Amino acid sequence: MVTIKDVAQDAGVAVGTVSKVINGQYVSEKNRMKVEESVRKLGYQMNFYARGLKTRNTYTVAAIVPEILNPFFAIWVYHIEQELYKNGYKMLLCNTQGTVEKEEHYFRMAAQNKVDGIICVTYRDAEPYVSEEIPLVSLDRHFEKRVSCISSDNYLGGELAARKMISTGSKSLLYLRSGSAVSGETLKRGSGFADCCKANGIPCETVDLGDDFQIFENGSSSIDDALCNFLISCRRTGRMRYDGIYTSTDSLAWVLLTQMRKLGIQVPEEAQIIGHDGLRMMNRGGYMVSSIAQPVEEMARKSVEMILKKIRGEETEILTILPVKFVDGGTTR
Amino acid sequence: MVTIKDVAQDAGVAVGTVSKVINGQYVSEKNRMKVEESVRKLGYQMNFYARGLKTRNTYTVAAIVPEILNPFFAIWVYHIEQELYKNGYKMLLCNTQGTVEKEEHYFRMAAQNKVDGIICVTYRDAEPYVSEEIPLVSLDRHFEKRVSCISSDNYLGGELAARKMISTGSKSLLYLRSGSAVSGETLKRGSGFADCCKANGIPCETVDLGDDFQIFENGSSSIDDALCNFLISCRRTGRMRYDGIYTSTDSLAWVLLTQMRKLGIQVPEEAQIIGHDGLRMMNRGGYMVSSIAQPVEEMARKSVEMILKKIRGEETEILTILPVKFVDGGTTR
DNA sequence: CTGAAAGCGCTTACAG
DNA sequence: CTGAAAGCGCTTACAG
Repeated sequence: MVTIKDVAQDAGVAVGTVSKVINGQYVSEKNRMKVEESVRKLGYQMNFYARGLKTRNTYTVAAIVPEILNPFFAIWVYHIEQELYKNGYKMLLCNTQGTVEKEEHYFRMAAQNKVDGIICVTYRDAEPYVSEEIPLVSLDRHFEKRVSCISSDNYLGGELAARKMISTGSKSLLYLRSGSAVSGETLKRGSGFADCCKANGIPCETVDLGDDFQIFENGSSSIDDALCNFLISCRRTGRMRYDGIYTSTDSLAWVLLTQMRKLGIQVPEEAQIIGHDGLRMMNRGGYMVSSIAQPVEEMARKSVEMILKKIRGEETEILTILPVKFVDGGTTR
Repeated sequence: MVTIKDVAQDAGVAVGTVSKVINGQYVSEKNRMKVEESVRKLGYQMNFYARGLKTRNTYTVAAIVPEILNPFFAIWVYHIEQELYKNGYKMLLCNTQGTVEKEEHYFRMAAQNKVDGIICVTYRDAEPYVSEEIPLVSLDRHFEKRVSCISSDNYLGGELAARKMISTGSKSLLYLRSGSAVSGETLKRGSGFADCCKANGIPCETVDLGDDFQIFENGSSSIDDALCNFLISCRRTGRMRYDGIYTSTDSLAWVLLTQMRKLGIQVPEEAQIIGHDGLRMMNRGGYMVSSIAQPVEEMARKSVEMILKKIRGEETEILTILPVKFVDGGTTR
């Protein structure tokens, strides 16, 4: 392996001079040329770990998500990686599976400068091990400390969903949610929805299915059954009690749609469904369900921009909210 | 930051002794206890970059996939990460998007010991920059050099697909493929299918749609149109020319199914579809299409087992083939 | 502007 | 078994 020392010797300069050339600091034109020539000739490439030992910079950012199998997070991670790569950074991927253990592990790594920063999606209470010193950007989740949060306009999303269903004739609405209650920003989806219903004099209820990590575990989950039983109880009077359902995520909307079809409930005739996220199968073609789409790519770009600023020690906004829009996926009228 | 030096001082031993304890080498019981106590007390954690500088070990493996948005690769990466984590390794994720540039970049990193090994899925000709010295495990793709390849029984998969369609009455079969022609192992899917058809005296054609990277790009792609036109031409005589179609991947099967539904072709009545991979929406519930399922988790486990062996310098098998099975996703009779 | 030297936090022969 | 010391490949004050 060729080191800075070999280059220095070949170019007839000191190692410090080589280092300066590599890092773009000022050296005389003559020496710069000599060094660059030697670098090329010897095929020198920096050893990042040696540099990291001195500078405490690893050019690596950890992306922590609950679950890469969830298409929303997959797309999110995809864009994060692309953006980081453009900026010369690598991405360490971590699936927490909703457990604290792995999350803590990565936060510790960051604290020890094993990674330069963290971009995370955490739906649990990570407050205890988040420190002000670690560059950290969070998706959808506020912290008490000065952690930047990237989110989309969840309140407006809920409103858009309600407006759409009301304008297409729904008279009895439901907000169906699942997932952790510490979801921060995403809780506003329900508020926007409920507020809009109230403003329009349309009855609206909320049902919470609880934590949904098991959804992505091994095939069947209790949520399917819970949902099925719930739907049956909704039809006890002969017809669906709700003719418009807004779900907290597209994943949930998809499970709902599957169960409704199984029970023979016509969508969107008997009941409309609007999800949230704007997922498309394989990220192409039409939307899986009618939905409130988040600008994932833009959110990822912003997240990376933020984390790089933080790594450089610059000031950053605490909260960035990007716009959402309604998209038709065939489950609305 | 607490270093090995602080621990040594606290425990009243030399740094070398601390190093030995940390690395599980033999030291006297008394000293071991003292060191372990100090480590706990001071909350010492190893600096991997300092160690890496000496040992050239980073405890990081790069996972290179063409496209994380493709659910098959997402699940693959998911299991790879889980397995690596269990073994104390981190995973660097790289999306190549089918371009050589990023792939080369990561291979160079490996060559310089920036990562300990690489687990890759490459559908292009990576031969030039693959070297024997880099621990490398490949999915589905043979190399001339001694690179371990993990695959599933693709030939049998093709056979199973043909057998299923023939046994349920299909009389005119088609193998529809897309993707790179250097896909190595996966080419056998077509052979197994064709051979089985021939053995049963059933006519079978093959249509190649070419590279499919653009499928996952931004929504619509030329493959949709190509497929649509193709299907229209297949029905020119009034009825479908093929009553059974086996596709090289589930992704392709899904696009096919979507187009067939759009054209009003009844599946599975008018034509059956069998894909390959065994994908389930969000990795749960039923299969997206009837398919030849690969044991992804097992394949990932095996890949990680292999790469760790290679990193330790042990000998490994060149080719590992895991079993496949037919799964019903409603697109077969 | 440039060179020589110290030091980042480890591991590893080498004596003792 | 243990300690002292060299060295991994860099960066960075510090002299000159």
